[in-house]
Amino acid sequence: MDAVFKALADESRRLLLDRLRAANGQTLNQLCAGLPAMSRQAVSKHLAILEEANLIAAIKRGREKLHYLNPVPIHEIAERWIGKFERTRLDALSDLKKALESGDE
Amino acid sequence: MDAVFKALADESRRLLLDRLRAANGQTLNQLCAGLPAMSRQAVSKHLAILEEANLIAAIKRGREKLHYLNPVPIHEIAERWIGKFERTRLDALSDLKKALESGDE
DNA sequence: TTGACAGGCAACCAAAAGGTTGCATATTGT
DNA sequence: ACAATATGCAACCTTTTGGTTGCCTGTCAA
Repeated sequence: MDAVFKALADESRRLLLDRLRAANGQTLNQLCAGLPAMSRQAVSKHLAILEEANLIAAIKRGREKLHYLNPVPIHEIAERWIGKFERTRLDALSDLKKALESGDE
Repeated sequence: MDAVFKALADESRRLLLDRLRAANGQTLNQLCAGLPAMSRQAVSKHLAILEEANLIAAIKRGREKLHYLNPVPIHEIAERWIGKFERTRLDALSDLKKALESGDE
């Protein structure tokens, strides 16, 4: 799961996921078009990291490689990790409020 | 929002959030006890990053500093970003399946 | 078959991240 | 007042990260 968090930490990679969400199954060159300020090799590296984190799956098709979004790890993060913090949301805020108040004595 | 993702990318920082979720309002030294393999200064830096990302709020109380969890940014990530990918979950998987199948011709 | 196109690999580089050590500052209890 | 406690600050170091360039390999189409 650490790999997923690390992969999501980079803006360019989140952008790539966004673009795949908008149009799934794109090739490396197609994805490069969306990040003009970056070389093909840089994008390729980002895709490798996303693939490593299992956030995308790529299949080779002739000379090109199609990239598909895999939303499952994101779902798992939402379930296993963010869910915990959602549940404690009101508690945490009320704790903080209480602490701030008692600090004013 | 980038700061939140970056802050969440580190295992130690996620652990700190976990520990604050278990017991809110801890001091720096208390939190250090949970990460024995790290110096106080390292923990302090992590807390600063979490604070910068607005994931925790700290209030000084005499000579000690109490750290409180702020789950709001995590909630926002879940809402604004993960939600998008949840919605596209089945689509993405079926796209992938279709692509894999047509690759088998 | 040969040139153009899609992508992979490796070396290299600069900047950022994570961590440490040493010292300074502020607060508290005796 | 003073020693102990709680934290802050700054310099420094090492590893990781994000990026580049140059070249190589595989595939398609004329």
